[in-house]
This record gives sequence, structure tokens and C-alpha cells, in this order.
Amino acid sequence: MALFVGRYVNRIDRKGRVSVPKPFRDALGGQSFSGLYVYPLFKFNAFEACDEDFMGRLSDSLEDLPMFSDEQDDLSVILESAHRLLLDPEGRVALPKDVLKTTGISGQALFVGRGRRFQIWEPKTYEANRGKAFERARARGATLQLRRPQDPDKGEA
Amino acid sequence: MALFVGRYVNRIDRKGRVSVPKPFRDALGGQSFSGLYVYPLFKFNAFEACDEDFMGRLSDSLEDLPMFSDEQDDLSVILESAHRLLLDPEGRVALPKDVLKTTGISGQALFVGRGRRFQIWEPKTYEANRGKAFERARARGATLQLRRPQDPDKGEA
DNA sequence: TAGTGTCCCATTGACGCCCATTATTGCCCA
DNA sequence: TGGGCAATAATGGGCGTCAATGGGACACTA
Repeated sequence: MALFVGRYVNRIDRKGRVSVPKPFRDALGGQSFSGLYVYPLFKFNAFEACDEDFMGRLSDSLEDLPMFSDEQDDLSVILESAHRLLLDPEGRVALPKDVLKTTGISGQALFVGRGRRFQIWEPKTYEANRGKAFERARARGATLQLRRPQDPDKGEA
Repeated sequence: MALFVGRYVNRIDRKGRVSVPKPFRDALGGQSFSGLYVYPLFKFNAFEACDEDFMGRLSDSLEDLPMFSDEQDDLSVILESAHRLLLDPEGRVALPKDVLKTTGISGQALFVGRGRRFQIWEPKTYEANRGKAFERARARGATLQLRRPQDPDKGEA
């Protein structure tokens, strides 16, 4: 399954194209199409990207909310605002205008691995919002309950 | 499954490459790629390394936290700061600049086995932080509740 | 026919691959 | 039991390949 880690900065050309980092492209393999999905984040002026499987999970998770509820309607804006982007033969995608506008991305785009998905940021915005995340976690003495290995109860939905 | 024990010191060359100790390379076998993942530690200026399975567990464990929550965002900095390192034909990896910078590694790197994962330290930093661990454990009269063999209820923690 | 979006090709620069050399370890045998 | 010898691991450096990037050609569309 796809596994995205690390940060990569790539340049946007005047056509709005940007290379998806090679490790991310590799992790996106094994889909029915050559590309990815992007959707906006609520908390930050950044977009998140994922493969087809994860988008399906996200969609299914939204349907776990009560049908016709305000909560479902509100969260479903993620799907409404999403784009399906195709990779060109060189491994680039064209970022839609609303992505460039919302994120403020112009010259460079920052790709940030998040495990089963990754994010796309304007570098300075990332630094301003996430730059201190590591120090915060360190100061909090953050801990994580590690999932037991090969636990069938918590497999992907 | 991978099992890393012992300490090894190897030299960093001017390209930032370092040989991964042969026993560790052997333990990393059986993955879909020839390499390893590294991520920074909160408690020490050192990095931890693991195989693909462990990184997947880490990623899935983070997704057990609520999506878009602050807690998940803060801990996800581990994935954001991680690197996927490929072994060259001689069994070396190139340590990224931020790893060298954070750890202070320049001439030599210390590899420390930790069971299912291992750590990478600057030797003097390790000595300063971990040098007395054995004496501390001795003084405390440390004990350990050993897990029962092949007990499915208590998957690895 | 202008606009938009692919695809194709060229350039460059970093990184991965290959080969050579040194160091270390284990083994064999006198 | 000590000295080689051989096999393996670690190290160093050169070079080719591929990823990232930029621009142009060619569709299809409005």
C-alpha cells in the first residue's frame, strides 16, 4: 500500500505544472489510472493528496455519518472540492487554479508525506504553521500507542 | 521479522554515505525494496530506523487518531520528517543533510540495535546520553515482565 | 482561430551504479 | 598456537543514468 514520507520542494513552471516527487509517484503505483486526488484542508491553507484507495476510504467514512445530517453535508465539501489530477509522461501534474489560489503557491510547491496520503503547501505557509510541530511534540513528550502488528480488527476500512 | 541487536561504528565518506552494518542489512531483507526508513526522535538528537512493515504500522497507528485532529497533526511530524533511504549495491545509504545536522554526525555514525528497529547516533552524543543506562538499570534493580511465547493476545507493543 | 491541454524532446544536475582498494575477520595449516 | 591466506565487509572515487525542468509541437475545443 502507498506510503508517503518526507518533504520535497519542486518548482512550478509557467504552465502551472509541477513534478510529483519520484518516491511519491512510485507509491501511487498500482491504481487504475496514473494520477492522484487532491482535496482542501479545513485547518490550513493547504491541500491533501491521496490515491484512489484512500479517496474511497474517505468517501465511505463520510457515509458512516448520518445520511442527510448537517455534519455529513458539511464534511462532504471535501469531495465537492476535490480534483482528480493526471500525471503527464514526465510525472508532473497541473495544479488547478483554485489550488494555487487557496494555498498561495506560485513559484514552488512543498510536498509533505503523511503516510497513506501527502500534503501540498506553499513553503512559507508550511513553515509558519507547521515549523514548530516537532518542538511542540518534543516539549509535550508526545507518545503514541502503536498498533499491534497484523491486527485484523483494525485493518483498513 | 527484523531483529536488530548490538552496536556498530562506521565511517561517513565525503558524499555523506555510510555502510549499514551487515547484520542489520540482513535483518532488513524481505521487503518490497532494498532500503530503510529513518525518522527523528523526540527525546534525543538521534534518528531511528526501521523497515517498511514497521513504518506502515507507525502510519496506521497515527490514523487510529481522529483525522484532522491536533494530536494527529502533531505526531505526524514524524512521518513528515522521515526519509526513505535506498541501499546502494555496496550496502550503503546516503544520510540526508538534516540527519547529519540534527545528530551532529560528521565523521562517524553509530548504529544501535533496538530489536525491531535501530538507532543512528553521533558516538559522543550516544555516550553522553546512554552511557550510564546500564548502571542506571542495575541501580534500579530493573525487572521486566516477559511476554509469554507466541501469545496472540499481546502482540508486540 | 485563439485558447487550452497533452505529448514530445532537450538540457542539466544530482544521485545511483560500478569498479578499485583497503580493512577485517575467520579459517587453515604448519 | 601463531602466521599467513582467503573470503567478506567497509571505504573511496569516477561516471553514466535518470529525475527535474523548460520549451515547443500538435491536437482538440469553443
